[in-house]
Amino acid sequence: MSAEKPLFPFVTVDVALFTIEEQRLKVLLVKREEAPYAGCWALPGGALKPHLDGTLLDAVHRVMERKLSASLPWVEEVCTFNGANRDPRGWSLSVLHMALFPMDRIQAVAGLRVSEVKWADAELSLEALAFDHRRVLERAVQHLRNSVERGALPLQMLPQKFTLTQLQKTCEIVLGKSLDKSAFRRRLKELHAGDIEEIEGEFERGVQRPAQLWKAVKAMLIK
DNA sequence: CCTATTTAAACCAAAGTGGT
DNA sequence: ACCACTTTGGTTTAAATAGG
Repeated sequence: MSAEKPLFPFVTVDVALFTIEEQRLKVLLVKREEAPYAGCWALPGGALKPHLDGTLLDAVHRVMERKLSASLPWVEEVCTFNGANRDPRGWSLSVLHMALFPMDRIQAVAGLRVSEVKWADAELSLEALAFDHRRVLERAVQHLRNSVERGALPLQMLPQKFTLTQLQKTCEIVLGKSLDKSAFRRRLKELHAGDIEEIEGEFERGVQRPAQLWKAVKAMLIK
């Protein structure tokens, strides 16, 4: 038993950073170097430092700067996890954030040492994570899935230029089920007419009919 | 003739559309 | 929601042509 318990909870941010790699939804994990849970994989995160961070979002960006050589295109607050027992160090309040990262830039993860950072399968990795991160991650996946289910487009996971088939495939991977092409495109027209636009004269060429390339109109997009 | 090169038609995979 | 159709351009195959 420790001598004295802190009077206040400590506040942390946790980040579930998603991307698509090899047709699967991946999440960024880091290996903890210090106790508690030294050597365990965990979602990247860190304590809020009031003298450095004006807001929680500042803390998110500060924490992630060390892992990425690129800035996060998009971050969303998901929910909080709190309690006296979820962290052995004491009463903690952590704010889960979900972030998306472009699939064509996953090498921008600055794996200082490769053993420190990895893209793990967001759904299948049954390995134990530090703290209650298994549950936290599940919550993040569920949040992303719900958004896409409601019609949001995870454009931040796509390259700058993408085809509609790519976009649909990305949604399918997130949702874990296949979608109907016709219905998908109809919905795009109805819900996202102004959100994405064709890049005139630019096509993805392959062995098949060239596919129109599109781009996101705004930097940020999920609805 | 036989072979190399050009031209063309047939084929295929995926894009994109429309009907029920 | 489901499926079939049309469109498109690359790929493959085959035929036509030329050069020796």
